[in-house]
Amino acid sequence: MQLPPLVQTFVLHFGEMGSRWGINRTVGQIYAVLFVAERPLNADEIVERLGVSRSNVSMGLKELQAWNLVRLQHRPGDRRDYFATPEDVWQIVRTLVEERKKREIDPTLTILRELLMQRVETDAERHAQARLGEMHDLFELFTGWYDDMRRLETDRLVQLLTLGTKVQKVLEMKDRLTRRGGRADKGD
Amino acid sequence: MQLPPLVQTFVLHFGEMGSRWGINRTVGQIYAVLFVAERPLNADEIVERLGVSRSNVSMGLKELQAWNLVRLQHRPGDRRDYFATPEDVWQIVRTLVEERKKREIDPTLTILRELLMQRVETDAERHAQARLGEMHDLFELFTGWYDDMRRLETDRLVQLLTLGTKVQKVLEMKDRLTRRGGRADKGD
DNA sequence: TGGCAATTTCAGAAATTTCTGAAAAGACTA
DNA sequence: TAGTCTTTTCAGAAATTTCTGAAATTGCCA
Repeated sequence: MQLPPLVQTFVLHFGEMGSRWGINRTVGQIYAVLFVAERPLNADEIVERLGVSRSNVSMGLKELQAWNLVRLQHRPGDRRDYFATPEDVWQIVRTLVEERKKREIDPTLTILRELLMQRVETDAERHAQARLGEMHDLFELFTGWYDDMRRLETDRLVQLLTLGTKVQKVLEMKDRLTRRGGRADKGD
Repeated sequence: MQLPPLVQTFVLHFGEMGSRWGINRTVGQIYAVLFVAERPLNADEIVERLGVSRSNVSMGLKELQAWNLVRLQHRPGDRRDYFATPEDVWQIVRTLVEERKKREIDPTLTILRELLMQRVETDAERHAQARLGEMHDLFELFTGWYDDMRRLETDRLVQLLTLGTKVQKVLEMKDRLTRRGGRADKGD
């Protein structure tokens, strides 16, 4: 592995982390290398840095592209493919959440909905269905919230996250104003 | 697999999903069976339902316990161990998020902090460090937000999630008040 | 068209993870 | 203490995933 120690530590850690998610170690490492790189890298440069086979890098990049996590770029007079992560880390977060939702939440919601439609016979099944209903409602609540949040511009999002629970206080304030003033009601 | 079709579909799906997370298929299936069960189950009952070996179930249950995702119970006059998931799905969510944070976010934050302390030489390293700094700040923002949220009672949490972007309108209102009135500033 | 550079594919090797049966360990009872 | 029921451990088997080198494909240029 041909990397400065600082970068190497990060790359190795990210590789391990990757394998706790669905992603395999090499894919995680490729991503890490691109994330900290000063400029887009081509496949051979990644091979050099990580010391894995060319074909492994090719497959890894393909997977990262399927996840929309890297961008393909070209240089004039150079026909190799260059890859980079988005500059904006918030864009990365958005993509990550979006893709995980698409792969994990959406299919589960589909199945849950199907199962909730089924007519069942036994007590055990009725109980199971009730439980699935609870899970379904939870998922719906989260996806509804997420659908709202994703629309926010980043600085609004940061504002909300920074406020944290203080939002609650703002809400209480609103409650008081609403209840007292009457006119403020329209703002809802 | 000895299960009603409805439950079987869910269990199989959950097993697949499990393997997209760090959890293996059997562990996911065990969890699914417990989640929809009417009462706590012992290991042999899980073996029956899933058709896997006793030792596999034993290991799976151990892992679920390490994740705090199942509860061990006993019945009077029966010395077998019985396992159940929490009744309250929100409790499950809380545990899941807490444990994933502990295993994935916290160690990453630790490493990032270490790397940001290091003095570096080259331009490449300086750039890498700047990128790691961006990632670090992002993680800090999220964990700070999470630390706030986890403290909320469930119904408050649901309230916030249900509001979604409408919170933004309240914020805008607050902004206007803050900017215009001056006095409302104190409410922050 | 042939030739070259780059990327992708893919069969099999290597590594890792998961699973099993058998044995060991624990824990309770008589 | 021996006997029984239960859970855990663990070495090796089975299954799956990851990785590689070689070959095939793609796309460009002359």
